Amino acid sequence: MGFFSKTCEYAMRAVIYIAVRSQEGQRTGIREIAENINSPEHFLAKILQKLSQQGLVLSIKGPHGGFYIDAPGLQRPMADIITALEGNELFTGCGMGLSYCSENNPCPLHEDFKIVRNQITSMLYKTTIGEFNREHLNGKLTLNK
Amino acid sequence: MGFFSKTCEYAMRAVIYIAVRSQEGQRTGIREIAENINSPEHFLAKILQKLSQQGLVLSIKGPHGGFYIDAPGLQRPMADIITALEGNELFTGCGMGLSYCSENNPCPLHEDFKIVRNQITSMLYKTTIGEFNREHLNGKLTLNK
DNA sequence: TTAATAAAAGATAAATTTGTCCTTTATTTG
DNA sequence: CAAATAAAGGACAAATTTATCTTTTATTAA
Ligand code: FES
Ligand code: FES
Repeated sequence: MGFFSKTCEYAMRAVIYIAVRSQEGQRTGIREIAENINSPEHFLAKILQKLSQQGLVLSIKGPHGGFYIDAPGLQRPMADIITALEGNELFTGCGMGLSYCSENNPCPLHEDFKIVRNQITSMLYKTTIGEFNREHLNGKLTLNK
Repeated sequence: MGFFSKTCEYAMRAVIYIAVRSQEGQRTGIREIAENINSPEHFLAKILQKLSQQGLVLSIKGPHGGFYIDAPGLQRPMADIITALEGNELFTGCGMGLSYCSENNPCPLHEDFKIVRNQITSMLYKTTIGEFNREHLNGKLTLNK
């Protein structure tokens, strides 16, 4: 059980990779992305299709086409990736699986869990898609192992 | 995508319910548990089977049998339930799905994620299986909706 | 305008998780 | 002992997630 689904994991890594390339003025194709984030190529294609439909990434077909993200897109929070793919259950749901999280009828973990959930939420809202660049990747950060 | 798997959600709710009943000096059967935590009975049976094999809950067959938890068991942390069912990936894994979480080659979320992960870990270690009782359930806490 | 390129889209398949059903084993009670 | 009870265990099925493969559409460039 990973923390996020594979779908979200690949999506976050891919979007950040596309963001880095976009800041270098480059579009990048599925093949290149999949290699650099170590994900199954065709599965990733499906994920990017969805993100593209939702406008989270932009794409152009044909030679020298590929995926990219424009300046406003780079300002968006990582949270948008999760929301686009799986809605906002992660940000609002009950930790013990009750049908809704409530102050009136909380589950036993509620008081602690809502703190955790808020921290996850703020982590994903404060981190922007475009805040990492090539220096980060060449320096210390990694997306592929 | 729930935060925990269904397996873990049902397991936590069931164990707490068994703990409450145990503190009342009662053993409780699958049927009763499933009804009170609102879970599929047979699926829950499988989960409790595993927890029983690992000694996290105790069980007795036959008339007036059922599941229960003894005094030392009630002192154990909720974390043990997760570990018993899915190992410790939740407590150690990388948020972006890298094969291991590392300070040397961190993923872009690492610095924030490790705080979140620590908070989850401490929530589940500080909360004990036996710290909720009938008054909690009759008062405010719920396990079944 | 043709060939090549690359994403979009659709179909299918494998793997995992979730859920159900049936049989066996252990225990209790009459 | 026989019957009833309840968990253990095994087999199976549905649903969802993850992964792969093929065809179509859009775009570029020769
Ligand atoms: S009710 Fe479970 S986290 Fe709020
Ligand atoms: S490397 Fe990703 S959370 Fe530590």
